[in-house]
Amino acid sequence: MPQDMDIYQALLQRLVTGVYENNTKLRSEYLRKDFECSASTIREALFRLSTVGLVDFQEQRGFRVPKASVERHHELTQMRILLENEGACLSIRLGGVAWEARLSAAHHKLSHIEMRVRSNQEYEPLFELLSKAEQEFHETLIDACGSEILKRTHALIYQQFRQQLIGLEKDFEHFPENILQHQEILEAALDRDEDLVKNRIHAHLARNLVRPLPEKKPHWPQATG
Amino acid sequence: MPQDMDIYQALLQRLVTGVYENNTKLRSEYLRKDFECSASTIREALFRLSTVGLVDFQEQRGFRVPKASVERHHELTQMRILLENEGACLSIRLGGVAWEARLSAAHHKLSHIEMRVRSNQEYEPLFELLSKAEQEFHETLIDACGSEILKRTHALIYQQFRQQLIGLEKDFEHFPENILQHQEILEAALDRDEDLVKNRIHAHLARNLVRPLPEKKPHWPQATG
DNA sequence: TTTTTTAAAAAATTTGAAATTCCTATGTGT
DNA sequence: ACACATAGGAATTTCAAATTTTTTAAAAAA
Repeated sequence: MPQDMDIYQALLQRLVTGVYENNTKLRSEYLRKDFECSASTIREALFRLSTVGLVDFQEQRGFRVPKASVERHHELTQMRILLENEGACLSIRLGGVAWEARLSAAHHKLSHIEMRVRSNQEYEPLFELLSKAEQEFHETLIDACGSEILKRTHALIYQQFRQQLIGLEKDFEHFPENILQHQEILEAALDRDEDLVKNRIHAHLARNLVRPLPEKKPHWPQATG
Repeated sequence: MPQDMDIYQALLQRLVTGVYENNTKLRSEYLRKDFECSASTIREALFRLSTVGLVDFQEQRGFRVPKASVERHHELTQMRILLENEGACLSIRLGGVAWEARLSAAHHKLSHIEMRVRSNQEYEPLFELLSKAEQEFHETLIDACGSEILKRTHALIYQQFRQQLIGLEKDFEHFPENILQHQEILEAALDRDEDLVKNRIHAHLARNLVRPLPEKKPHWPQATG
């Protein structure tokens, strides 16, 4: 049986949930014992993960967990804003009622879990569930954009973003803020107000930016000669 | 010696220059003879290429040249516009004189080759050179954007775009147009006019769009109740 | 004729060990 | 003490054979 996909999935899970320390070297020799297979199989799984940006590979010096840094986190956030803004606006233009329904449903699921987390103190056991629901909401937001490549690119960036987040901190405190912001994004999208959606996506992600994005400056024509 | 990188580069070259037919199956067994190495080595190189989107991989059914389609080409173009617009505007805001100089230089090199191609009839022998120069110009345009991830993502998309182009047609006829458009993009960038740069990047790439990008519609507040 | 089963061939994947390369600790000479 | 060389060990990469899966083709059943 091709347990390769299992190994791939298992490793992915570990990487995204922070099982391995930031910047850890991932040696096939060690991992082969955990998964009871040959080093080459691990090697291949790691190669695939480097495809998705979840593992760094360097010729002749193996695989590593990508090092988390505020700088990298900043760039991933900037990229998320760009892609989600574009994807959401295109979805508003192209997506019909079906998309609105999917988005509504995704938010409803997310909201339900958020409420459970807020009422109980049980953050940890629900963490995986919450993560998955939030990801689904953001992916549904851009789902009707009409571009597989845009969606695929976003999925890549999102996954790396999530990995980084765990490498840095777990972002508990802004949790109540998030609930409101998801709500607001949904409303703006259903209202088909593109500018408002953009502003709210930006506001939602802005706390991850270490330095403000440079503002657009107006253009004055230069006097010539 | 680790000839893996050589094989990777050689395969990449073949893929980007259209040596392999569109949608060809890439069998390690055949390729191993060309490169005189084992199937696993080829397999690994193909895996890396799938990382960059130059090869499609499917579990248990091997590797293929991605099938070219106008639809895919459209999406890649849309993505290029998004990334180059953003990258160019950020470069205008963040890049200093040094960036302007680099952009100027890149355009000068490109322009020089374009002139040679225009005067002589020798398109074919200069084709590689021209391709490389054009890529360098577009990459320099976003070079000062301050985001490695944006640049890396653009490089990926650009490479796939180029591969597609060969799978479809060679785009001879619009060549004179291109010369002017490169010139105009340079001028707008040096003039630091962000909106104009965006318009001209869009105009430059628009012919690759099979259907027009949906226009932004203004938002009217809904009457409630 | 059309569909289903089954068997053989082809292709993809996994494996463990050999070959190669990199890293580090130790030794040499200045 | 410092720079440089080198041997030994650890890690990575390559390989051909073994295993598993998919594809193809032919035969049987409907």
